[in-house]
Amino acid sequence: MPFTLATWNINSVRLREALVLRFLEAEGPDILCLQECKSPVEKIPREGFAALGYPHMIARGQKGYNGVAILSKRPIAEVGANDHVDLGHARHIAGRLENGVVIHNYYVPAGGDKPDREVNVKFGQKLDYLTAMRDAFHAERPERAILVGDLNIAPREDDVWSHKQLLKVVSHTPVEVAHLAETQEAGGWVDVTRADIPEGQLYSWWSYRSPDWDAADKGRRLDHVWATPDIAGAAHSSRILREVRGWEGPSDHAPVMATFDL
DNA sequence: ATGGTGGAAGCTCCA
Repeated sequence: MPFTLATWNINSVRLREALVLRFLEAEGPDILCLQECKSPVEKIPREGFAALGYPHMIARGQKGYNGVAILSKRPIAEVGANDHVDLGHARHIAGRLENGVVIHNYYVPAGGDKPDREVNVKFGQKLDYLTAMRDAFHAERPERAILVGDLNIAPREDDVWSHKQLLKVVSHTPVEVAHLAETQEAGGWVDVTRADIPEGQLYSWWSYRSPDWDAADKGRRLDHVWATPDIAGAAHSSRILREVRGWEGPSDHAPVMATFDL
């Protein structure tokens, strides 16, 4: 049975409950992975999602910050939640579908402003988080697995509006890109979005600080869909739903989708 | 070099 999966940094699931419902109605993915829910798990408005055909949810949350959730039409069993760097942040949850496929949903730390761990603790925490992810995949090589989320890094030159102007901007620095590549290699992860759409500029995030995000189009591809090689070939029809960034009261991220024939 | 916007919590932190 093929299934469609979406990942979306929602920037408050309670404030944007109506947007989530609109997206679920419009696109009907089998699985929606959310990041930055900014809500304790018990306050996530899951009744409305259930009423639209998403009765299954696994989530980790905390008050005000971070938070990840997986909404699903099909049963999904939680199989892990890694803190990775002992910050007490709700940044990861993993679930297993009945067909055995494991889905990892990640919200990697943004990393603060200055790309220097000597003066910016958060940047060091971001690099350490990626290193811990790498080590976890080295320790246990994932199989039949999908990894999605806001990884807060745009790895390729054509994943940002200006490679040259962003080389020293957190999210596109060489040291971050190298850390992300090590994490990807450790799991053997295939970048599904780029396997499907290998050429051209591709963004999933546009800053709120731009007066006209659409016209300026200074985007970055921070949100990713990866799969292990044993199932990556089953993926197709990747899309980034740029128009959702233009909905009223939007998140600064657009949903990223892919379909798997599994 | 700076400030631009937005969410949550609550007179500030985080993105």
